Amino acid sequence: MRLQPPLGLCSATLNNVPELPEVETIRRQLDPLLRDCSVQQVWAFDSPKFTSAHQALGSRLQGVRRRGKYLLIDLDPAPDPSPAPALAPAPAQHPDRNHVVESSPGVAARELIVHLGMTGRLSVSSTGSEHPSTTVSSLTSWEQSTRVESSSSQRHLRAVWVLDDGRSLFFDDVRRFGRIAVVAAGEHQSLATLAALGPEPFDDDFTADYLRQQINSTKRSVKAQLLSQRVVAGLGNIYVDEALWRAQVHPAAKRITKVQSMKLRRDIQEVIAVAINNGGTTLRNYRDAEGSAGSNQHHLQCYGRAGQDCLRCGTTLRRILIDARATVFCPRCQRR
DNA sequence: CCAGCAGCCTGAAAGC
DNA sequence: TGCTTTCAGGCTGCTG
Repeated sequence: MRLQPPLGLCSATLNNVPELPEVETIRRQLDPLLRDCSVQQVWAFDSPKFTSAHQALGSRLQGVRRRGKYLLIDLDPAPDPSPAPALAPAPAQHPDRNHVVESSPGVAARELIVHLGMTGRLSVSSTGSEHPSTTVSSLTSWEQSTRVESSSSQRHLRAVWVLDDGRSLFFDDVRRFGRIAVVAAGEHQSLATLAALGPEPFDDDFTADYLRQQINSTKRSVKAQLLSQRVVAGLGNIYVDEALWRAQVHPAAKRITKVQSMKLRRDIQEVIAVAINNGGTTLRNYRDAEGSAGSNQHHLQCYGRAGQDCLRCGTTLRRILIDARATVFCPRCQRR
């Protein structure tokens, strides 16, 4: 039997947010499920954060990509001969852009962008499911809000895309921190964080020299920098704490050495790779596209372990606030 | 331009 | 037991 820490020390209220490994897990599951499906009907929760979902109506879903914590679903015009009602003509603006979209005249390639926020979940109903969403007619009642509000499983539904084969893609999000947008392909200005996103952890240009230059070029802490998404894409509170613990860098440090930058880059990559292999981290909310929990929570060495012993030196891990974020670190291993 | 911070939002847990 | 307060967190937009 495993001994539990005193109640006051364990993080009983931890909510984990989908970060890069969780979003990548969902992407891998959704990609083969959605490819080449057309959107026949859309329902969206009445909020500016979600109503853009309607703009995917009539489009065909191509591959599901990921940038940082954002899911990008490529949209092509549906092959159906009748013109899709939601498709806008090619925008006349953006004459400065180099990449002219080579598509059928008058129709620009677009992307359906989904950010899961803190509690967002995407799932696909199986064919022939008795879920009310799988029939187009039932959407009418959803729009009247009666069924959406009636059951707990549908209470936090924010968008539904009904596909041409009878299945549906669902987005539910308890706390409404998620976001849906449809934009012209590659045009991300309306999503500031996405537009300014740094390199992916496994990109060639995410080098130790680049990392050190970025961290050392501002007055902000290394933790705040890594959370900003501008230095490297996809890290959130869990994996920043894990990577800094492994690299033995104090989260409040404002400068790192060359040796630290080499280790930190490598540890960011390892923490992310291990988490992806484990299907992400589930502390409370996170579920993948199949409704399953990840298993990486069993591999966390620092995050959520405040008050417990450091697995490296035995010192009691401390919890502090940095950038208004709960931060766990080892005061002995991670000296400033 | 940059850094810091309030606000968004809800449910669970702690506190009274 | 039941009510109130606190907390978690990614991102946006405002302020100094």
